[in-house]
Amino acid sequence: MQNSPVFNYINSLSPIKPVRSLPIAQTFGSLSYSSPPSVFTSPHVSSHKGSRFKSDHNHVPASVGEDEALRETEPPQILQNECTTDLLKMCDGNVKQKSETPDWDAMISDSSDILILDSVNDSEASRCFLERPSDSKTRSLGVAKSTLEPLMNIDDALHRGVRRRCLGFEQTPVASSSRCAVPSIGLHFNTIAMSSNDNNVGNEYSLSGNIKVGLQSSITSVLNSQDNVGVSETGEDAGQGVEEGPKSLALVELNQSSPKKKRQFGQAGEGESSCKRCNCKRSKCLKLYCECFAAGVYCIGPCSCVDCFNKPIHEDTVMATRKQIESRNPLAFAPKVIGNSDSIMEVGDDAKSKTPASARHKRGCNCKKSNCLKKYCECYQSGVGCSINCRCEGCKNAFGRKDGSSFTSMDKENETSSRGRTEKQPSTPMPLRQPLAQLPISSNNMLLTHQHLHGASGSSLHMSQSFRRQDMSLMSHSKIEIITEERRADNIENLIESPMTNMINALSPNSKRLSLPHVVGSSELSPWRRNGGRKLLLSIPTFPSLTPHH
DNA sequence: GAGTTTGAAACT
DNA sequence: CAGTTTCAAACTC
Repeated sequence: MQNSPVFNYINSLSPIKPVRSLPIAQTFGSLSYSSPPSVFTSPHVSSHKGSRFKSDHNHVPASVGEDEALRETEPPQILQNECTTDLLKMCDGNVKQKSETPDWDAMISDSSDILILDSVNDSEASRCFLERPSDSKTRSLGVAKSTLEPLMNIDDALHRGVRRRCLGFEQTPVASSSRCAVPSIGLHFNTIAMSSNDNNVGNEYSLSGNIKVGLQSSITSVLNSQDNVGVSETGEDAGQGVEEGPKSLALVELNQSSPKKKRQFGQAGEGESSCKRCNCKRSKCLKLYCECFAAGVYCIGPCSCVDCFNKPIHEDTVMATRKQIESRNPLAFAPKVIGNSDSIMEVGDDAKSKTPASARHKRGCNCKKSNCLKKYCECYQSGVGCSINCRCEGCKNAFGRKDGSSFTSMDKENETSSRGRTEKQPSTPMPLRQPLAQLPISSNNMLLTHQHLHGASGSSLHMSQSFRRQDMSLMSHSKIEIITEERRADNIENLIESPMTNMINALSPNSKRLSLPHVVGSSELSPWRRNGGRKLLLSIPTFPSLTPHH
């Protein structure tokens, strides 16, 4: 099967390509978003790079290297008759493009990483899964089908389509996750915030919150893509060539590329601050100073930056810069906040009720004067408490103090209104949370990560993975249930993520990691997050397919 | 809107 | 690794 022409085509169609080709794509993710991934590199990821894509890395005779890679990963199922037709149509053009792309491999790997990272945001994964229009386009019908399927058979669906989609688009947002959206929390948040139309990250990730939504949208998009040109039309505005094909791609691109979208994105961002527009004057938006760049998204209309290079037009430059930065600090583009996705989401809403229990800033802050009570503080900005990783002075972080003192004014303040005193504080006292997050996440985490990355990067499992696995294992057993009981999950997660656990996992390579080779794939879904149930659902299935080898 | 403050990022 | 500089966001007025 794998050898079949169809298969090749399909592979060649990978979402990334389209994105890439499209100038418009806003998120780096699509482009490269390697960073986050790398950071969290799940074993999975590494494995990808290491084993799978590595070979291809530099040039990818796209079809060849990639195809193979894909084949490995992708289940034959993916090939769907439906898809084929469209694919074939598209193939000609796409394939060629693909081959052209220089960093294709990198991108792929990156994207994969992203996915992994995504773990950070399960939602993302889910989004990818659900939304990724481009992909859909590629496989149009097939995709549609897959999209729909998830509803019924998530696992299946995931295996099939998800992977690619994610690869192509996600970034991350991560990556950046973080920033764009809400400063705080990350992708999820972004998603939410931008859900509607933001471009940058927004569209792509927008699925976020509800699976339902996501599915619908995805479905819708698919449908539209097929049926309605109208929708996509916009996408096309770009006037790209891809266009023709199915519109689904267009959709994706649309969002990203079309100026319109951008604007929308901007709008959303503005109001909410969800996605930010930067105001860089001297960094050319090619440094982490730039929020957009840091978040893995291209600068768009709303940005007030000067001499901005963070645009699709300068994709190469952006990528190169990213690589450079990553080489310096593999975690540079990783989500700044690790831990509970939920928390993120919730922050916006009633965050309080659902506190990000374990969420913590990756590196911790270093505040001297703000007492961690202002947005200068990344922890505070992210809506998470300070942890032992922080070197802040006079910490009074409302979300949780470094010293572990429980909680926070913020909670109090906010809570007062919303929750009422109940759960949060008592239920999830900061002290507990902190430790959880701390160990694995930050400094330690980093160290581990690096080791893995650099050292055994290839296949070694990372902490993140460990987490995922854990989560996965739990989840895998009862996805639905989990979904249903998000919060419960929270508790569970706490347990799971408990420092002890994490440490163990992280430290003892042997233990679990080993067992889950494939899990890895699945695990990718949601590494650390305990997300809300739904996300988990989606996500879980979503990434499994990624697993390259096994 | 201009100026100041702040702390992360980058540089040495 | 520590100290310094640069940068842009956050904040203040």
